[in-house]
Amino acid sequence: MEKIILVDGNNLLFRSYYATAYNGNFMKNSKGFPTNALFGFVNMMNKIIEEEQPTRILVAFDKGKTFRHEKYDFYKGGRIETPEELKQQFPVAKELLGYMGIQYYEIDSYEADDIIGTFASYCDKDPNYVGTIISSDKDLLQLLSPQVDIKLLKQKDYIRYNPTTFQEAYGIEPIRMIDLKALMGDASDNIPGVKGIGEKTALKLLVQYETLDNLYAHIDEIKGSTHDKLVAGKEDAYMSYEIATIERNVPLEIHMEDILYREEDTEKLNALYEELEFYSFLKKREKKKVQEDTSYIVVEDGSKLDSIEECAIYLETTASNYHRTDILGMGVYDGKNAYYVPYSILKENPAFLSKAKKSTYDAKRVTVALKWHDILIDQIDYDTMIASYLLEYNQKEDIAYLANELGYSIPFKEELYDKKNGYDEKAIEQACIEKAKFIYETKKQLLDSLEKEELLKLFYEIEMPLSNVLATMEYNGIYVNKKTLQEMGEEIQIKIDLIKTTIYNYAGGEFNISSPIQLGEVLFEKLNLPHGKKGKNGYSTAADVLEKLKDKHPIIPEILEYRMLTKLYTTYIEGLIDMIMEDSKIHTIYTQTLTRTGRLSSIEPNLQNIPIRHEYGKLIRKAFVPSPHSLIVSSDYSQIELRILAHVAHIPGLIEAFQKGADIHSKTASDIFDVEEQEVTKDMRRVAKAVNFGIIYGISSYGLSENIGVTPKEAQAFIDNYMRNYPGVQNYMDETIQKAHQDGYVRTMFHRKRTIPELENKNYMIRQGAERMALNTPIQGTSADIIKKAMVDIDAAFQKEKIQSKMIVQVHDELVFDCLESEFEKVKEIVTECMENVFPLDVPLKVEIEYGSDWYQAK
DNA sequence: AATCTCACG
DNA sequence: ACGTACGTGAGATTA
Repeated sequence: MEKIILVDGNNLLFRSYYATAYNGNFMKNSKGFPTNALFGFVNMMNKIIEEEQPTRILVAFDKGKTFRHEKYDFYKGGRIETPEELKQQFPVAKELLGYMGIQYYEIDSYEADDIIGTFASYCDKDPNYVGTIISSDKDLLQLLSPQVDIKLLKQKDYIRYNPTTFQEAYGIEPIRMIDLKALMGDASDNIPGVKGIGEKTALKLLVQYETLDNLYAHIDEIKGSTHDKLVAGKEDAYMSYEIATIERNVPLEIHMEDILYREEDTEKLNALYEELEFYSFLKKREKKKVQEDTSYIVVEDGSKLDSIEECAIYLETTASNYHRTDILGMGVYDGKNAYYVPYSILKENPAFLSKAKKSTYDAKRVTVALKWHDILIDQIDYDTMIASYLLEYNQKEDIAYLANELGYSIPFKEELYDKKNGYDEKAIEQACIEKAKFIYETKKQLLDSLEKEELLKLFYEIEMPLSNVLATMEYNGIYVNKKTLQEMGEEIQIKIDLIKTTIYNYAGGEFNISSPIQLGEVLFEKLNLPHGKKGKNGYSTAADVLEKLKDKHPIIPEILEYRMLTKLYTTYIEGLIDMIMEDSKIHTIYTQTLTRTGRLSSIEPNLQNIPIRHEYGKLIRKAFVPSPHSLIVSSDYSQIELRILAHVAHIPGLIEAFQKGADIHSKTASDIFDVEEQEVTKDMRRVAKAVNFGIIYGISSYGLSENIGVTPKEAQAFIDNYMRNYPGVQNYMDETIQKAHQDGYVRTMFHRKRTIPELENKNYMIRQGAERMALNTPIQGTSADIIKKAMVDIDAAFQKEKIQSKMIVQVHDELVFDCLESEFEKVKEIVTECMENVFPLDVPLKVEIEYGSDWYQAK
């Protein structure tokens, strides 16, 4: 049996295009030709060939009736043309296929679907062939047969359906996909269906009546509104049936023998990849270099470089965690000459390049890595990684991604450090030089872009100095008492063992409690507990689901307890102990260029999610201790995000409440429940708090209802009440969303920009999600900007006042200090002053300070 | 490598 | 009719 692959070419190109397109701001080559759809397309084709190893393959395209693919052109109810930038990429895709040795085909006034349908029916008729269809279009599911299966593409990966798995998932035969579409319609495919009938109802009807015809034959058996809708929509249903049916007998000029997967033309393919600037595809073919190597001098005397005034540097290290890395050497480029400085030379010259203004990629990494080797470096005033982060370029840990995107041919890490061949020192040196040169040569371009985007101030006054502050924090680290953790670990172990036996008893046998699949079987099949939502990969056993079953069976609370304890043990006892270094400290790494909102994140280990909400887990914090004669001091912003909302949306009621120093959740409770503040109960406050969070997250009644355990209708009433009490909030939200749609991005008060391509997504749900991002980002992001600036200010004030105490941890709205007892009052004063007055708002910023002999006491 | 679950703001 | 809260990181299991 021979396998043939049938690819829906239009589908692939469209989805690649929309996955990466936003407002004209998408991938192009340096000549300005759009390449984003092609990039995804080539990626996908390579993947298909690798995974399927086909001997025959066909890519089908639409021709003529192109506008039956309105599914992709549907926007806000009106049709728009296929974007010009996408149209341009179609001929190139076909050219690429030609060089790849893949046959493509299109035929006048037929769609790709119909060509695929016809080939699928060839497979059905000839036992020598089996077919696999590749598309994200569910319509094609109707073609499933014993000889034909589908890889249905999802955002990330795919689901493979054959007739059996389809039947299991949908409860109907594949061919009934047509009947299903006829009933439920498909807004994105311009199939009307029957008004008022959705997927659920349609499936229920088809499970019972099998076909559309049979359904209408028994129409009298159906009662209620469904009956009326079906009667009213009969014509639509049959019309939809027509549209949804894929043809299988298209008169084709090509046949099985024409679609053999042939050898690629590597020459031509490479030439086209170069033209498109798809260097990552090129490199796999190990072809000629596209860029000449820069010649450089290996430095033997570090003082030779003393006269350099401005340069770019790149530090080559071996380990991914720079607190524990060896250093190979440094590439230096000053605009004319390039130098490679081996580690030994760096080591001998403590004042190396001290007079030069330096640019680099990931200054924090460079600074900290060198500091561990007692080499000091300062005056790094430009960081390509941060610039590209603010500009939202595709940037990763490896500089090569950015460089290749900007047209520089720089080898990727995997190529330099080959697992099989070890590594080639000369190649690494050379790459190091090219990286320094890349940093130097693109500096002006990136600074210009920052200026155009009004991001220069954020770059120079907040992010660049912060990078240095973070470097010190990471290097300083925080003391963690291993013994405290070990003792707690032993206690937890004992508890876990006990609970395990209890659970096995209730379950009537041993199983892996940590496996959601096995747990699901025990709970929902063996013990027959009412299973909640989800169907795809078995039942959900998440905490909120189990919480609802708490009273149904005594095993449930035990499982919740087991989960909590194993989480503590694996993540916080074992995990943290592993991260304690020889100096008895934990040195985290703050990723400054990752989040879409401007927050930091913390890795290896994550110090921003140490337990606090549950009393038992909070005990972990007892292991976090200060230096001798010192205290742990924690300062955190009180309700900073709500204050920012009050400010940016100009909400008088909220501003006033904050000015008065009111308990904001109680205040909200008294407003939405319309009672005096003294009469606010705990429960009312809890609900109000959830509403306040909801407002910040971009509220939906369903989300709120899930959170506080009421019906969506009741939740909506709370929201309505809130909006009535704080006129201006609704207006602010509407305006924010409207502007976001218009611009394609949102900004924080400090101009930090977040582009949200999903605002234009054809999928309603994704669009809704995008609007919530648009609402949340200015608030969360401004909060991030503010604490970042406060950190820079505190660092400066500490230096000015010669404070020895150290800032050691940041947790989004909280700063933690290792504070000398003798400096406590002074530190408290400086920190409060810097944080509260970092930037004037219409509401006061309030800081709460706590302290103690460990992080537990200080919270 | 992806998925589920759960820790934090 | 749809199926949701915003932003993260890590560990265990499973594919």
